[in-house]
Amino acid sequence: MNPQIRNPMKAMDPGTFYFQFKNLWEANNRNETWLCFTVEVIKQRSTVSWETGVFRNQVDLETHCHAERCFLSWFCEDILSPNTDYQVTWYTSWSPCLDCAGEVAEFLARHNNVMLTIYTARLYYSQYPNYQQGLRSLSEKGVSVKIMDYEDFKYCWEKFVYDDGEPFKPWKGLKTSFRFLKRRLREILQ
DNA sequence: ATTTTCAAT
Repeated sequence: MNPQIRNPMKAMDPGTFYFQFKNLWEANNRNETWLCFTVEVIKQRSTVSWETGVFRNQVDLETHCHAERCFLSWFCEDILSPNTDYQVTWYTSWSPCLDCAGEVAEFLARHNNVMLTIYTARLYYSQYPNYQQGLRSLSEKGVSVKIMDYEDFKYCWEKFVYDDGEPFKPWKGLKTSFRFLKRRLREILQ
């Protein structure tokens, strides 16, 4: 059965962003994943259009659709064309799970015209070897996997949050957690 | 320095 195609949201509320994207290790109860994206449509080596939006995982009575799969089903249905190149960038609150990493890797293997960069606020179940392997398989497929730094949070705030003109206010410990996660990701990808 | 974490209890 095909998952239901949903359109992305335009943006998210400030409270949602601050809660879901907080990168502190004691940030628990983040039982959702939010995925902000930009899609650059590239023709003759220059960007000709942009799509941006926000997905979150969908929880229905019968189906669970992770945010990455929500993106892929929308992208394949509404955007993807074989003779066009795409630069896709994700900003996710959690990094992809094992299954999503596999699906994304497989998708990219079938579509050489799609380039993907992933910035993630936190690493999902990164203590488990099979989740680590998922991240490695993405990296080996040419996906650039990175930890979100201050500039990336600020960019997300400005582009994907109904910020009402308010500036991004970084939380205490953002940089320390970033450094830790970056080191951890480097160890995983080595 | 590292967790329950795309929920379920």
